[in-house]
Amino acid sequence: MAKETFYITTPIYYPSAKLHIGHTYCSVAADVMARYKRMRGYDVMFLAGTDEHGVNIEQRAKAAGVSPKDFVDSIVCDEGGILDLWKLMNISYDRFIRTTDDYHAESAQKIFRTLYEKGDIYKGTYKGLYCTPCESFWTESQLDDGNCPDCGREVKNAEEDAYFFRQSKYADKIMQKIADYLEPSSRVNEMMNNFLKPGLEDICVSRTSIKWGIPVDFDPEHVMYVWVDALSNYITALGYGNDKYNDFDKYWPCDVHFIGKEIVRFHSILWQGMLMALEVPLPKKVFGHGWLIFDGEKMSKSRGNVVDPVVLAERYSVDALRFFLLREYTFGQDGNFTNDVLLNRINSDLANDIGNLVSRTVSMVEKYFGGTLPTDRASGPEDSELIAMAENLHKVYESNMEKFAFQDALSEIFKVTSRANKYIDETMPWVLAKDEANKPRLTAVLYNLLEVLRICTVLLTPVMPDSCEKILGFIGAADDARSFDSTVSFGTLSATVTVSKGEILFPRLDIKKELEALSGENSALPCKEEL
RNA sequence: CGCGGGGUGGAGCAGUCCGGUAGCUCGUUGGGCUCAUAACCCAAAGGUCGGUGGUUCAAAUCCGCCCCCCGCAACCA
Repeated sequence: MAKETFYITTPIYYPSAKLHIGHTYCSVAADVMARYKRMRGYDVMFLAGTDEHGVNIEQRAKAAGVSPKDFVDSIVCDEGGILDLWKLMNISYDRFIRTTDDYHAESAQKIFRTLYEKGDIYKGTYKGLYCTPCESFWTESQLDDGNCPDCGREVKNAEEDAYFFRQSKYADKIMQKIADYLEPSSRVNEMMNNFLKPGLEDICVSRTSIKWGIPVDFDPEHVMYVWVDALSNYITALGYGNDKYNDFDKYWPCDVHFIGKEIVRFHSILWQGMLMALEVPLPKKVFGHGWLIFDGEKMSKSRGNVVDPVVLAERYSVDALRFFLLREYTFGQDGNFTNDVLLNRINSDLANDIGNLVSRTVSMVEKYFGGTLPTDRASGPEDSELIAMAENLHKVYESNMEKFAFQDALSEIFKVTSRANKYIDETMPWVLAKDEANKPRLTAVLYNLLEVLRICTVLLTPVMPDSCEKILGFIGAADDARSFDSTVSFGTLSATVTVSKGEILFPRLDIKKELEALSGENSALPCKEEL
């Protein structure tokens, strides 16, 4: 029987400049979900990509004196670019789509034409505020003091021919369905009250003032303007409308789109309308996560408070950063990022709690038994609570992971490691070790600790793949003791397990020193802008 | 009265739907232990739950008004 599939996507990011920790947050979350589902035996399709057209790129390329394609190539593919960032962050995407890929352009054109032929795209007039020198339209909210945000000069009313998508036609249907797919539910109210109930307006999907885009094939004066081009990536990447891939039927409908809250509107309304118009099934979930706020302010290039994930990953390890992002913040809500919070989280959970637990447990097995446990074990009254917690862990973990409640899933794991640390105090292995008669009891205590560590580590693997593999090596977990299924029951580890003390994976950080060092690194200060 | 989210011990959060001793993590203080990454374990201090008025035997939790913070406000990734 074919494996059950799981299709997950991140947004296709706009490569106008270096990505920051907010983008990393979303991609790490999606990666963790993808790894978790693979661990559960799913046939996973994890899609990432870049949205490479539009006026912004066009202008930056012009300013840099290169073609738009060369410009995006450098940001996506060059050393230190987006592909490198995902490699560094261990993002295990299965497919990476660029909207400049030929097959995507071909599909997008087909989709555009189909919608036009159906009457769901029609020609109209776009009216807006136009900056003549910059050749750009701006919305009122984008204006800087009433002037062009780019050059500061005056804008004036202007209009041009444009194609519009008739999303108004699908408003009723969307209103009926939005609560089924959009999460967190608080976003549903926002969409209903702001856009759906007041009445949806049709949306402009082409421009003649922009050249850098996919041409509308039946009207070459026009290029597609963002929406049809960008949103359709989620299906063109599976081969919808092209011959490059052909697993659309296999993976669609998508299990979940992970997106930031700023684009909830486009994914929960416009995208759904487009799919309805194409008579394609709707995604099962759209999850709008919160933002990482820096010291109470939105991270943005213009404010110069963008946090660079590369600095943090290189200094504290990729796994520590991945862990921190998911452990610290509630996925659906905004979270405040500061270096202080990062450092404290690494110390308390990774160094003091699980790292130290690994270290003291492995040391004791080596010190008291030369690294290999004997078979004779004697249980004791302290065991039952710890074992029960460990055996129950996979259930609470699973229920939280399925809800994308990463923070809670992780917090459950750390309740168990914390209980294990307490168990050491209760059983006092160093006292047991003084009397040969207590050897069976001492053996049981250490075995139980290794088992608890094994279960916790396996469940942590999607979040910290490299570190967990190392830990499982230290505690002597064989292949059959590393699967999700093996976390269901206690006692999978070999009775005569052999451990090996390895390096300290998460050294305790000197917070004061690190804060100083980070301020020197400017990790929380502007990333170098490309231009 | 545009819409949404938030305002809970020093910090970050849970609890608010379905009112009833205010909980967690970190930090602080005191104690314990020595296997361990000065880590671990125990205990304590610390909050009139943004303000105000109301409903109720009882409100962080329900209702009214007000204040503050963040985001969105439509053709902007």
